[in-house]
Amino acid sequence: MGRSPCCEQAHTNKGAWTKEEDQRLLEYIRIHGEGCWRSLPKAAGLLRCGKSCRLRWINYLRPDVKRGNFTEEEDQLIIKLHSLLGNKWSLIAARLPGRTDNEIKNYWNTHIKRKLVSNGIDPQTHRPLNQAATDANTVPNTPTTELDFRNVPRVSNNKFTAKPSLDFKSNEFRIKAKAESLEEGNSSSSGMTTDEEQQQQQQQQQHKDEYPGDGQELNLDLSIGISSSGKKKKKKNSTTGESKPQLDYRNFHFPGQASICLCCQLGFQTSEICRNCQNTNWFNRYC
DNA sequence: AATCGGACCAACCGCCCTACC
DNA sequence: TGGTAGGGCGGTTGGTCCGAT
Repeated sequence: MGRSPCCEQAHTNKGAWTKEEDQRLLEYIRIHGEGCWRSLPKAAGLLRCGKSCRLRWINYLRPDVKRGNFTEEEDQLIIKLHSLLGNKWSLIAARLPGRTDNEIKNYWNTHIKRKLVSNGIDPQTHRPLNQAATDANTVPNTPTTELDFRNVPRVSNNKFTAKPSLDFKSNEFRIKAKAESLEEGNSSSSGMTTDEEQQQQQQQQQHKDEYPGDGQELNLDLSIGISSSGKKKKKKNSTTGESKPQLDYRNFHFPGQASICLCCQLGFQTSEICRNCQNTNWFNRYC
């Protein structure tokens, strides 16, 4: 059952890395470069699993790893990206130079989550907590399907709507997300009571506090290509056994906006040349 | 000074995807 | 076309630190 271990578990060290191990790994990668993690430990004289070496290198030893506290700007960017991408830590990390997915994940779980909760925001849905609770009670418990829109990362709160659609002809799953200007006074036409209006205004104020850069119109037209490969499997939750739909983010593209990266679209880059656009990861493919 | 509990974070685990044969 | 190795990802665990009592 299952895969065989990636290495001989009986002869590998576990736990914290020693300085000597770090030194060996650094020295080996300095000479031979990254890659072939499975064979690396033996070649480098390390009693470690290849995966462990990779993690150590990526999360700690890599020279471009930025250490230290997160700035307020980084905080806001993480929150924003999480509202768009969900727990896709590697994707979020790709937008924060020098930060690793593990670091961001830890920071989210220990700091930002609590901060959002204290501000009355549901960290998973990015909507006001009371509303998230209401939604949780009203959403029918339908079986999970290949394209379960409930599991698509939500695009922020009630003023930030996501409209998923499936185009079978083009084999594309499209999310149209539009952030309406919070400055527009449009609640009066909704037929809400005064109390509801006040509540919504409070929520909007919370949203402003949470997303200071959200005053402007933001129009995302994200397309996610569905892999045509028959080999693609649905990810199973290890505890519940529930399947989750897999979105192929590498096929994300931004119709009509192909020359701007997501970061720039969101207005987080103020310099003429976005630093992130210089990266070579897939997310910047269209930059 | 000792103990306890919460916060933090490095590291591990299990699963999945993709390239390759 | 199917099997497998290698690499990557998200979730979880466990050790350490530090402040409160």
